[in-house]
Amino acid sequence: MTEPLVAPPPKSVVARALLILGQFSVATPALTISELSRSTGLAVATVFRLLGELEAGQYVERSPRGRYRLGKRLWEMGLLTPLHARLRESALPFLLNLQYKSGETVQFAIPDGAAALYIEKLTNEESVPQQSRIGARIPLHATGLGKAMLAFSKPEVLDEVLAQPLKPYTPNTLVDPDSFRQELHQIRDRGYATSSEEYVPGSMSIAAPVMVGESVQAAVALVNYRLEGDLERFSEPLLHAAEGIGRRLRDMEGLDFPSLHAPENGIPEGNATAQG
Amino acid sequence: MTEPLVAPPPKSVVARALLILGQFSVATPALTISELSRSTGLAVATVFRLLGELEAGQYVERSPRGRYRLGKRLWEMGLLTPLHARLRESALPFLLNLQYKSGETVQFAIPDGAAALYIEKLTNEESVPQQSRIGARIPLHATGLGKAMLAFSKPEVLDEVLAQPLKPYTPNTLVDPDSFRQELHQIRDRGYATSSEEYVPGSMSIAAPVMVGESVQAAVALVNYRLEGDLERFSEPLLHAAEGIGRRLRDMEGLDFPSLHAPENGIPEGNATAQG
DNA sequence: CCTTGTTTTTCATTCAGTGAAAAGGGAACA
DNA sequence: TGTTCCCTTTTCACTGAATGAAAAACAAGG
Repeated sequence: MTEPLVAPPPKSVVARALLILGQFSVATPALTISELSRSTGLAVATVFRLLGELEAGQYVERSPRGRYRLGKRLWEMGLLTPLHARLRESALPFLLNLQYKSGETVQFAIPDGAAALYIEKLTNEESVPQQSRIGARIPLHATGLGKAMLAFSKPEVLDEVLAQPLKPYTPNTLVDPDSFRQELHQIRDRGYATSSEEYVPGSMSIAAPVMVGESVQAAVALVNYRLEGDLERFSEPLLHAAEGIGRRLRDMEGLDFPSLHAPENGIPEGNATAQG
Repeated sequence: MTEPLVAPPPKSVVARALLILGQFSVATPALTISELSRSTGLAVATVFRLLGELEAGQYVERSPRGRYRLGKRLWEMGLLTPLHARLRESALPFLLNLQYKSGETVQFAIPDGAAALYIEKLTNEESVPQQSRIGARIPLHATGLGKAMLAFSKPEVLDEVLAQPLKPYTPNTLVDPDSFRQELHQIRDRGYATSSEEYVPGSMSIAAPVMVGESVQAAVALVNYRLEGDLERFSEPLLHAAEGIGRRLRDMEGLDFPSLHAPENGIPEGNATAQG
């Protein structure tokens, strides 16, 4: 039996178009028609036609060299996403303030299944480890951010993380479930987590959870890539920022979307029709 | 003759799916099936099915209340866009540094036809005029950012702007073509633009173009919303930031995408296949 | 010049997509 | 509690939008 080289392409046109978009990645942000045809298993003519439609809508664009890249439209749509409109926009002033006070790199992430998803990273260093790229997912057990979230998560999440052995990234990574649980206990007591070279050698961090009621919505971290200074001296402003972000998120809980310029009256909800 | 209430829906499935996605906007970031059906002119069953496919790919998600919103996937894709991966990522360290030095709000925009498109805005003020929302487009003649870009643009762009009367937004907006040209001349001499209450009452700015060779790629601005202090005292760091960003952009010109962690060798191009 | 790899166009075939209609919620109100 | 209204979800017979093979048109090397 000869296995096909790639999975058989989906039959639905929409799924095919999305499959094409899905081929673009950090590693391959610019692709040609024939590359796309090969990697999706779709006929070149099909890829050609679908790309034409996507291009008409600015979902893809052509680079100077004729390769296709994701287009402006997708960037604009990303801004309408709750991840941006709700989380990042609420958090940014606090993150900037924190960056300003500490001078350190500031990171902001949310829990996403058994991983942390980076939403924002503010650094004034021009070169910075690529691990913490915005949009990247990192394990919960090996960073300050992850531990801060995990410590305040529902037990199920911890169970899920501990269901598999804790993967060591550096000699400092916590791999023993018992001492890991103990660590989380300490974090709950102090209200913030710290880590030193547990994920990337040479970098250390301090992180605090962003809570809305009982649930962890996100976490904020300060990171230093040179093991310089004592990050714990910033614990107070860090907790303050996390607190402030939590408050803003709480204020717009239940709303389907952030009230755009907060008319200060009741709920601007009910019947937001598309055409007024 | 009874005109249809909405334009007849496109026949292509892909165009229909994109039409659905296109309904989401800043004003209406969360919609129901029936709202979408009405605003697109598509049958509810069609919208239902297409949303199902989009949801499977995380292009849309359901809010707690059952409305549809744009999904995580779109946010992630926005990050792969040249606007983010190339422009914002290059600029951010410089912008942050500038914010840090000045304490003022920092804006970053690119020319987009006869308008400026905001790419990034760094402010530590929690409430800020909604005009300068990231993703917003603003006219070129009424802001520091716009004038900085226009002053160094090709003459065609200026012609396009002057083809229509300069729309006044405040009493300070420049509306006379001749004095406007003169202003641009001054900006070229000084290397930066200033504006005071030309677009939004109560706010003033200073802005510098980001050049790559002869062409304006973007502009950086400092904005103050309270007419406090003298922004021109920051002209030196502002120009420095614009310069630095330009240098980085120049370094990756021609590349279809930013080299991810700059292997410092030649062009990492040629055959970036999707599957290694 | 020919070779090898692309992108684009064409067109007869067919199956994925369609939408009307009906069924299945669920919230508001009397 | 029953009634009304509007929403979502499912169904299904029909049909034209989508398909992909093949050929044409282009581009880059050698």
